[in-house]
Amino acid sequence: MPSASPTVLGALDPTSDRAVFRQIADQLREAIDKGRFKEGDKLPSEAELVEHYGVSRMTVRNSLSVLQGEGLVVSEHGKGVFVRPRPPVRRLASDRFARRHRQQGKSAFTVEAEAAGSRPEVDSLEVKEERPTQEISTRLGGPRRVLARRRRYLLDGRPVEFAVSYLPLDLASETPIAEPNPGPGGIYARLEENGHRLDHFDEEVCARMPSPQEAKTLRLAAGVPVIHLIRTAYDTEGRAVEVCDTVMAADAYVLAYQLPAT
Amino acid sequence: MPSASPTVLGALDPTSDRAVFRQIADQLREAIDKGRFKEGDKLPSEAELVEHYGVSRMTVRNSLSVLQGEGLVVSEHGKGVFVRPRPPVRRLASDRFARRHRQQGKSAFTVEAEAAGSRPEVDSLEVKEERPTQEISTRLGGPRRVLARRRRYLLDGRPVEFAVSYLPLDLASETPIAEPNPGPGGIYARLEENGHRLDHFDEEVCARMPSPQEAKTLRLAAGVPVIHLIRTAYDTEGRAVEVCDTVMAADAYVLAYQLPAT
DNA sequence: CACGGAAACTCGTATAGACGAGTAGCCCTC
DNA sequence: GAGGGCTACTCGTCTATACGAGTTTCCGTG
Repeated sequence: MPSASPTVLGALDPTSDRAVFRQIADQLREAIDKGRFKEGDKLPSEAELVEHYGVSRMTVRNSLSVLQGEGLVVSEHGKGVFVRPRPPVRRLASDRFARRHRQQGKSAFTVEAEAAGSRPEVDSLEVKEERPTQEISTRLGGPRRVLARRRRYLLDGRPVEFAVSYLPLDLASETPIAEPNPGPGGIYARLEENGHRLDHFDEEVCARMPSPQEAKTLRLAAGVPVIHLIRTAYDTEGRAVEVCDTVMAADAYVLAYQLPAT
Repeated sequence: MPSASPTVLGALDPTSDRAVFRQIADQLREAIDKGRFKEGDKLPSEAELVEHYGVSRMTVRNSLSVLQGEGLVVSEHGKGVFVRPRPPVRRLASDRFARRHRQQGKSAFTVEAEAAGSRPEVDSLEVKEERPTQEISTRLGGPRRVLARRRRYLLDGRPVEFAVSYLPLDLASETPIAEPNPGPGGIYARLEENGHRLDHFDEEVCARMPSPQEAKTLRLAAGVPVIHLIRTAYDTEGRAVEVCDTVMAADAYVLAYQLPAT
């Protein structure tokens, strides 16, 4: 038997100039906000909403697409429409690249994820020489070719981040940096071993909606933006030694920074 | 006479299993990406696309709503659908709260905007005592009442940011901080004058889609996320003296930070 | 020439119907 | 009891139509 009439929902106001599909979206949104539908709960089916409000199915679908665009719900073909579960958030601390955090065998991502009780994975690892975009080249001081290290990070099977590191060839070629696994401490440890002591990192953060390609790679639900982070690493001589271009599922991250007051 | 047939667009592949509305969205997206439609350009009207592809209007609208959700286009009632103009971006530097940047009369926002050739405004200014949310209270060390300073920032008439500062009453009451205009250098200058020398700021950054209220306040187009930034200011004794909760139009900002390598 | 208004064009909202495809549960068969 | 298939339910895609409302254009009137 189908579930009972959605009693948590009210009636439409025919005198309002607010469009019917917006009124329906408002009521569903309010019910979600007030916890009458909780994370992962199934919303009334389209057919039930059609019945309850006495409107056509396209109107109901329009309402639901509003909520999808807001990132409140996700729909699953053949199953229903569900309140979007909020995954555990990964917090990136401002000291995450401090030397003391460089691990002996595992990557920082792996260690941190396991400490948080998640199952970390890295896939799509690809290391190759290529011609950089104008922007990457400029940030690195103008090289015409660079080493690019691409990889995707997953937590508990869910992709959360896709990153590409670019390094000048003279720092990376014929070193472990050009290998898929650069060894303990990662590429920053290798750079320092080779005489490029790191001084600081610049990060630029912006947020936007994903391209279809990014949405696919990160398996993003509708209404989930990405955080685009571009980090440049500088050595003590002021040379840019690495640029890392990262696209993160925005619902999986909080970035933390510390700013000086001086 | 209506504009000519949209020759920049191709034909549908009836053998593809990709939905028709996705194929149309793909072609429009590609045309935009390749610059055949530039920022602010008007796309072919729905009627023209119906004509060109030989599909129903709802299918065309479905395609356009995909592109809206990606933030690529905006539609204007009675005018058409346009490639979304990318506004000038405001870059927030990591030293933006350094003492040397505190201005003598105007606010940091005003000075910086004028330097960039924009016309800055601040409105919706509201200062009042209130009971903080659990989260704000915790960050401030547990006060039961706080002073809240709300304001909205605009550049060239466009709202870009809405911010609320919360301060413990014992630091703010009966000082210029409780006035709409706290005077030169802003509330940080006043706090330091009153013996609370600032030591550092913690910032937490996340991104998400706006609530309908936020979309309205910031006049956000569909497909534009917000950056949610929570900053806590600490004095040299380690006390949290202010929490600033800021929601920014993501397409108007790039945040820049500097991280130590040590 | 200036103004007003009609016409044509734009997107917004809503209806009714049809078929397809993914999922889950039930029942019947073996 | 296990397996397979049917059925009911879910959302996905698409058509055709109608009217409303905001914008632009242009023309005719004064």
